[in-house]
Amino acid sequence: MANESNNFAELISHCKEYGYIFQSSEIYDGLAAVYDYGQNGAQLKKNIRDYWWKSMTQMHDNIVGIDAAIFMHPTTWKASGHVDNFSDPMIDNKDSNKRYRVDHLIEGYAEEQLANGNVQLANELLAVMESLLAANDYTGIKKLIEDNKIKCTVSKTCNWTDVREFNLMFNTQIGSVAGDSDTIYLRPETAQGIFVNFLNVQKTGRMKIPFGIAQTGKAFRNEIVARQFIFRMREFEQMEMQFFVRPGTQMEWYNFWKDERKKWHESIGIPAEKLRFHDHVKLAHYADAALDIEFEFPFGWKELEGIHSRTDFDLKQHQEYSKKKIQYFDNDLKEDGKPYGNYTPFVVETSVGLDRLFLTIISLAYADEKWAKEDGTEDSRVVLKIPAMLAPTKLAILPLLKKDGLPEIAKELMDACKGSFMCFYEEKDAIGKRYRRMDAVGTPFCVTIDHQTKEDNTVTIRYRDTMLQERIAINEVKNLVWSKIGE
RNA sequence: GCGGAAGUAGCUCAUUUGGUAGAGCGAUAGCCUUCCAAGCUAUAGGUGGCCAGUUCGAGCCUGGUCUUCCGCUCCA
Repeated sequence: MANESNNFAELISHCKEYGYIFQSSEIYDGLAAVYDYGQNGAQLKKNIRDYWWKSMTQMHDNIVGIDAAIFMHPTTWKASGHVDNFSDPMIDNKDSNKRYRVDHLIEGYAEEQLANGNVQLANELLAVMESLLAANDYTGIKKLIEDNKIKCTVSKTCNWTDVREFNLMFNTQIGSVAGDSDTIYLRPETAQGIFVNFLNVQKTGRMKIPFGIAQTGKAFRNEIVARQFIFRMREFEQMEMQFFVRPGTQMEWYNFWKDERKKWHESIGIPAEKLRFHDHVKLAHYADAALDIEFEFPFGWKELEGIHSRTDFDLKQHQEYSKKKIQYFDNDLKEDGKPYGNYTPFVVETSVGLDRLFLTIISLAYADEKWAKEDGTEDSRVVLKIPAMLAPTKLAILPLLKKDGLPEIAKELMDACKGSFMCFYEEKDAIGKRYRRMDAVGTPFCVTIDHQTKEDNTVTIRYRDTMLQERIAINEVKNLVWSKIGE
């Protein structure tokens, strides 16, 4: 099979044509950076999620799963730092169109003044800025920038837009009375739902450190620019696990999960050469180490999963804001024979984007294949080589003709299999055409019932990836498919 | 958010200086078919992304708007 091409635009239209991904609210011209999963996409996404969930919870006896609500108490986001760090006043230079966070712009100018020896001016400037920011006085901030003739580094001009706030968290109202206290956010990350439940899970599950809490669910970010299909969406799904460890051992676990997660990605068929680690140089406010597992997407190397050593920042913050003691008593003995005692656990986080993983799998699976037939003419197909384990539909059951009793036999097989895995029945069109359709939606196995089936109870099973077929007993079909999708 | 390009049937496109839209494929129904798409017949599908303006008349000209793609920017 030569001449495989991988055009991203073709992949996107293929996703739509075969019921994987649709633009949200398409009949109303769509909603930017929001997508719906179609009949096949929803199943593929569920299969990926289920496999992750099983590998995390069922396969690790010290990891349990929860499902926290999207709405959380507003103080959660003060404690986590999202209210302060996730909503920044910004200003644009009209000449260069470059956008700045106003605090960065003014701080940069103040540093220049410091370097020039204007210590007093710099300090005053910062003091005024902070009081204006605290008061949300954006008009005053703009005046401050203009009065000091702070220039854009690109255009060297002072031609600024108004200061605007870009809050990356969506908010809404809870309850029927409007007011500040009723503002509630859609969670910008799922992690906090785990942290606030740390004690609940640890105590009710009698969990002993080290242990993990896993969760999958939607998160929401009001991205200024959201692009590249489902790579960066405003509403997206995370699959993450927070692993609680004894202070001082976090780097050991960080390295453990780094390797463990890379192996997991390889276990779903992502080639090792398409994966790499990218260490963060500039760390977030909560982290003492962080890296991305990157995948080589059709548009370049991009983050697929983040591994973060979050220290005890989150639990400590929630302890402070909630005024509830969040600690763990460790009965294991130190070298001196005494228990480790009370402490705030450190956290190592693994957080993977389900939608990104979906995009990874489908972009790897997509192939436009061409080859020469025996008579010299060219033949071709578009195929989604989704791993059988994850494919939305596992088996297509196809009577060769829709007469002579073949559909009846096919439907019997359908009834025998559909309780075990997703099956698809089709009697329309020539058999070759049906095979092509199954290739295009990524169904790994097709079984065809023909006249010989009536003689000896055998059927043809045809494999998507190789297009090879073999004859097997009809009563072996279910077990054969079952054995192939559990790998 | 800025700049550039694009939007006509489910898909790919045509309609060449403005005169009330066509094809191929696909879909559906029926027929025919002994295993790798493109046999036969019939049918359905479009207020030309949306809104306004110019004009006797707009898919075509103008403005706005929405969406998508590319480049910047952004992404604690």
